[in-house]
Amino acid sequence: MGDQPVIDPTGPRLVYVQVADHIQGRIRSGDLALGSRLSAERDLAREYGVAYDTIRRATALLRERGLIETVHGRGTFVVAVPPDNGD
Amino acid sequence: MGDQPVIDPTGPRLVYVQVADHIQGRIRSGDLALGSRLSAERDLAREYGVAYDTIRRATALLRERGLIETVHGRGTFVVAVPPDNGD
DNA sequence: CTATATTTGTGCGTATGTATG
DNA sequence: ACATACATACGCACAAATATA
Repeated sequence: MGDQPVIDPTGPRLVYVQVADHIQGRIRSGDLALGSRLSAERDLAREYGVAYDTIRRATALLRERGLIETVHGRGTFVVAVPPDNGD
Repeated sequence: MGDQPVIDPTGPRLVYVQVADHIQGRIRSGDLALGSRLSAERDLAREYGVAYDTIRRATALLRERGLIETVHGRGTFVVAVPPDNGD
């Protein structure tokens, strides 16, 4: 992921929305399977090259979309797969 | 260590880098021998007078430098000694 | 096998400072 | 003035892995 930056800070779309959409794409594609755990939030921040604050916003968005659930002390897990026309 | 503070929060160098460099110096000097275990992360935080988060950053840096390895539930161990001109 | 203690892993909330649009 | 975004730093709570009694 690091070689092909997925996030464009200069683009019109908000960075945290870009991150959320990208994670959603990984869930839809099966890269992040149902029930699997996402990387730790601080690790996601490093992987995407964004700030921790931005990851918090992105996961909050995915939680609102019902795709993930977060358990204090355990991590964040995929609980639903969006339909192909989910965007 | 407590009487002579090693860390300067007001200095130009980042706190977690100061901590990492100081631990690296202890490894280089033999104070922390090859294979030995570091203090628990939360104890290190107390000893250095910094936050746990800062210790996590410092150890992450030393892990990247290949000097230490961490095992969940066991601790953090010295796996390499930097050369004298390592800085 | 159960229970406890130790240690790391993770998340949650907050604060400060800088920079940009 | 305001929102977004980045980076660092602090403190706390809950969970998991490991070792030992």
